[in-house]
Amino acid sequence: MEELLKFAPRPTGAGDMFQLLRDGQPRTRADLAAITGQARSTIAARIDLLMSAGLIAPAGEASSTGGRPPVTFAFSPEARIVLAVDLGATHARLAVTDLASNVLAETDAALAIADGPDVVLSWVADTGEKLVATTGRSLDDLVSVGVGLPGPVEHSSGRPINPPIMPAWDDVDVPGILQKRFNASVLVDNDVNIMALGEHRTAWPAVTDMLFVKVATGIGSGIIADGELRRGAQGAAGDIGHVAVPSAADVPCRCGNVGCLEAVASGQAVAAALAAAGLDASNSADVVALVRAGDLAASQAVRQAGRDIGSVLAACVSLLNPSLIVIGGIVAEAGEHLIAGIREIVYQRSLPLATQHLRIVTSQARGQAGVLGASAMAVDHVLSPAAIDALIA
Amino acid sequence: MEELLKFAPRPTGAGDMFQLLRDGQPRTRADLAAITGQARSTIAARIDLLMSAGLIAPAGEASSTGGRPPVTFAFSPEARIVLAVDLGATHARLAVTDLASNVLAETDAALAIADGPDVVLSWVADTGEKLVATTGRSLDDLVSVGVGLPGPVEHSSGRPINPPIMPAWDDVDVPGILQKRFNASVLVDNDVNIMALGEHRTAWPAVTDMLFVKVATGIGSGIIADGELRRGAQGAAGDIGHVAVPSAADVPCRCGNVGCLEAVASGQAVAAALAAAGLDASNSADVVALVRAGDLAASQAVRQAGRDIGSVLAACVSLLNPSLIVIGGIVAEAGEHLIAGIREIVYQRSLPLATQHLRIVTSQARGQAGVLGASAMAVDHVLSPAAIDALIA
DNA sequence: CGGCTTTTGCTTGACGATCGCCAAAAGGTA
DNA sequence: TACCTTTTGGCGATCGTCAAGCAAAAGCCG
Repeated sequence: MEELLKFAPRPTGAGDMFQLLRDGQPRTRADLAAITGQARSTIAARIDLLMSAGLIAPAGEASSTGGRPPVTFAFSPEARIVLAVDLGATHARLAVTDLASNVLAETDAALAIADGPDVVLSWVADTGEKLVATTGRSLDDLVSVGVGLPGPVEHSSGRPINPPIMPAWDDVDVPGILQKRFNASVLVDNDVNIMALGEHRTAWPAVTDMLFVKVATGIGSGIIADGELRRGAQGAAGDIGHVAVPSAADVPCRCGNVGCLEAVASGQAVAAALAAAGLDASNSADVVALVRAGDLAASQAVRQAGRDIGSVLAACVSLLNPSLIVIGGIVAEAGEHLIAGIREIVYQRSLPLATQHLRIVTSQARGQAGVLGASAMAVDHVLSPAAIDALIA
Repeated sequence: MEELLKFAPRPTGAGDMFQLLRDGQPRTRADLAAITGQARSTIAARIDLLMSAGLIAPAGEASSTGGRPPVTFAFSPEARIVLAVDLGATHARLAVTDLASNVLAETDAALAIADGPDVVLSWVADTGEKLVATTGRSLDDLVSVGVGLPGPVEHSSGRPINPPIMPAWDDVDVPGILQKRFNASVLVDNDVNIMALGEHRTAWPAVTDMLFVKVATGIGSGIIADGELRRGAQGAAGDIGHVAVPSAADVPCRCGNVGCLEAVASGQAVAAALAAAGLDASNSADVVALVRAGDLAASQAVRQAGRDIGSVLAACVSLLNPSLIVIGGIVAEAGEHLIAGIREIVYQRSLPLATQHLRIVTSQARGQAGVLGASAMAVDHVLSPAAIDALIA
């Protein structure tokens, strides 16, 4: 046995070669031939094919090494567009992006998910169509739609399953409904998963194992393991809001159980605690406003919420061994108090091996994480090797 | 857009076709042509290739539907052999298996891992060679070696990283050492990961998301998500032994922290508690013996350990949403007490969506889980599509 | 027992993809 | 300006795959 871990290069089609260019970096034909091990002429044929589909374009000449300067080619993200939809309990955010998830147009609106799928989805379709029009692009350029919903979703079918805050959506064929309006593939997932994906793709593409934690009205997380979003057996992975924490002891939770993390550390719970102390707070935004205004009690409450979340995340770190935890959601916007509380407990409670390379940071995508993730999910589907091969065939 | 989620079939080489036969089920040429979408002549050529390599063999005739009965072909697991090595703190188990992880020969020995890599690995190589000889097979048939070690391992390099109970092994090039003795690829991983793999492949191949929990001297787990073993950023995933549990409060743990699960629920901890109560127990095996002898205090202690473990697993269930939890390790052999305690807390503490399809069972592979997993890891490497293509080229 | 059905093994020609080679192009360098 | 280096595009050759066809094999059915 000569080569133990190296095998002959596998056959790679045009779609596979295209994956190499997904990072946006310009490459010469010679580069690609060297990477794939295929002949220059084969690469040239692939390049022609992808160019005629508009997916790649010449990107100037590379520095010459003495001879004729090589032409480089790079991914053309503007070739097509996708519609990204981030639906929350009471808000909606839509964006039209190119294939690199660059936002071309964006809109925000108050929208009650509880109004049901018919009302909400036709509003989404109408608004999406208008939004595409504002970019000056045709609907024919729209190749995919990504949707995030505030509840558990079976990703393979795009159907919500027993969603607590949107019961009317149970088992609704969301992709089917939207495909009647858009001539495009429709992908649906849980909103926190979408945010994890958005944060991962836009801010930390090189990290293979990370956890995204959303702290807002509720608490949830999305898991990236081995570079991919992991959804669990029923798409319910990451649901850490109802893990028991010691400090919640007998506090009742809206889920019917007692002692849940959400019952003491969610934006809602913190607001309720502050209101009970006589402060004017009824939701997460109020808590953030109080902290920003310098209210000491609010800051302390947020920091304590961070500690409670940290006690759960310490267990998550031991279990998943991520190299990064990203904290998002509106409560994370209240300065460093939340993350300070989280760090305090996580670094205290986890084993050195797991924490020595662990970073805990706040979201870089912030409010855009949702739509960026929805966009990334849609783009991934459309730019998969098999999809590319089918497209240029 | 006609087909939204279906794309043209991707090119599939002989290695890919072989994957279809990995399950051991016999298939006709016509079956394979229908599945891959390739021409019968192409399939016939692939079959010839794989047959001449000995990887598949005719498996009798299928039932005729009126005409000539088709010949079926099936994977020939006996084509090659692998060596599976499961090293614990004080014991070693070696097995020679075929490519379906059927055990052809097996041996067990007391061996202190603390003796260091030189002593241990040369013993492993010597014993492995002898074990191969007892099967009547040649060392030339040995294509891969799988090794499980009791500590964190960087799987890609096969090097242990800061292993607490085997400090002399830190950053040792285990594959390099064993490759000097065997002309075969060497794969190394953590022992609990190996057990998870063994249990998954032999007992639950269709389950995509499961958690394997080993309860012995220590407590650890291995994660299967989306059908694959997940190791985390540094190969330390699944290390749940040092997650905090309320009932451990101020109990000191060998890791230097207080309140760890292992400090109250490991076999060692239970034995210590029973010893303090005047019973004759100094390790996990003693605890199991006491329970089997009908000792009430021991049974209650094991059940309480189950509850403590359950409180951690409830969090794991929320985070990973597995459809199966398998309990292994020697303490799991003490009847149903451990698993009863685990079930009690997990079903009480987790959300209905996560538990409605969740099963919690004891290991079917039992003591063999380790070597079966080591075998599976080695086999997987050798039978990957790329490896097959290289083999028959 | 003979005809029918179905699968198999083999061959053939066609087609497409890929490869290696070579001449032309385009810039740097002496 | 002439030479050199390197890239590029085009060409025929080769290999793998496919579709089709055909005789033989082998069990089923009447």
